[in-house]
Amino acid sequence: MPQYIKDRWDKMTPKLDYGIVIQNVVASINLFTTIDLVTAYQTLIDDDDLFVSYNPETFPGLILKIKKPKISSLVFSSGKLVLTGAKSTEMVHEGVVQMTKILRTVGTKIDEDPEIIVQNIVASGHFNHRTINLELAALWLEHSMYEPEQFPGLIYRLAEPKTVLLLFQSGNLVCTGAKTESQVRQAVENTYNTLDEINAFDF
Amino acid sequence: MPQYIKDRWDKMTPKLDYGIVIQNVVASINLFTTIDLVTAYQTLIDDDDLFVSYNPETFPGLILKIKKPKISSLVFSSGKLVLTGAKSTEMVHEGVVQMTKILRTVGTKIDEDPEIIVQNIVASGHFNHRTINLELAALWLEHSMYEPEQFPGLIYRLAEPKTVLLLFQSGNLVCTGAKTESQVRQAVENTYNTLDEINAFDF
DNA sequence: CAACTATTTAAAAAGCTTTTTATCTCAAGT
DNA sequence: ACTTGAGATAAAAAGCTTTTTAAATAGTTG
Repeated sequence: MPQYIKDRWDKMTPKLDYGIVIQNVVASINLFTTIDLVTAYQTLIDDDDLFVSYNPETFPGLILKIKKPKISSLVFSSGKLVLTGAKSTEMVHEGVVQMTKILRTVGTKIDEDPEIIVQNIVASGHFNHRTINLELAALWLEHSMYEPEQFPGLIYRLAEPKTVLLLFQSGNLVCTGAKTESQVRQAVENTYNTLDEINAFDF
Repeated sequence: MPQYIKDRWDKMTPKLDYGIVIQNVVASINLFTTIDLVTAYQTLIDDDDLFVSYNPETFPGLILKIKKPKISSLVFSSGKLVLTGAKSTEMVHEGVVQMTKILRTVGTKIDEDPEIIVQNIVASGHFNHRTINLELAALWLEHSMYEPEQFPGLIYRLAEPKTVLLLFQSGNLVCTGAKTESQVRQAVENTYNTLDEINAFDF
């Protein structure tokens, strides 16, 4: 499509302006090995650069937090981990490298390349700072829940992409459940268009 | 009936294959005496081979557990007991012998032969590992209850023999309420035939 | 006269435990 | 007044608990 047609199209259907900031990326990792959590705990507990917690009677995973990059992880004896707190997929990979180094120091044998799967992306954002009439939105949005006395945000379950958005009167939002940044953008755009269609914006 | 006719019969009506393992036999016992539970508790509490518990304000029976055979019993001041955890009727009898010995050491006079009545047999089993369509089974089985969100098994109340079976999608089952091993077999066979008739098996 | 107290046992699904993160409202405690 | 925490959302990991069924026993409570 030639550029002049694209420009004309954009003029006819101006893009809805919005903002998105990825706040948390959760990933599951498989190191294809087994880990002695008791030894790991005893060895790492004295390291001031780390936070380590292990209470198998309440939770089977060992909690390990590192500072660079600032990431938390749940380490399981099966060799699988869960990383949380990353601000990007790239940061998840850096985190895996660091966690792997630490686990090797406690005697864990890691030969294969770790399998990394992003399981959830949480993002905050806004619809160009336009405030929302949540009562009206709750009335017209399918699969929405709005109980302000329980929680101030409207809970909106989007089918495609399969995500959940928390919409606030201020026009701010939280999107969770996405597996890629693209899905986050699509979720916010779809929701923005729908809110516009049902005239849920105050202006 | 001559063997050749038996063989021919078996060929015409091949036995449905299934498995049964008795997991728990519950029996009530009457020692025809009275038992001082406070004395029994104080005397037996120091024996490391036994587990003893007695809280009359919450339950009137004294709880006594032995290791050989591994059986638990509820002992009442009336001289009656309830044995649970046995894997066979024979094991119940061994349990009564051991329990009797222990109760004599705490001053209980036992002259008559104990009356032993098997009250319930619990068994696990399978229908030759054939998986079941529980939705279909629930539709056609009389006296059946199936609420997967509450419990994954279908509850089937058999009239003859009067038992209750828990049927699972995997083809595994639990039979309870029977008073003899024969009743367990009959219950499983009857249920197997019925499930076959209503085509509840996936293959 | 039920229903609860307590004991045992299998099945399997679902729910809880923990971690992270933004958002906003209301409550309690400093 | 001011801060903190809980309320709701998603996702993974793995271990535990709850759910259901039957039966006897014998106290208490509704």
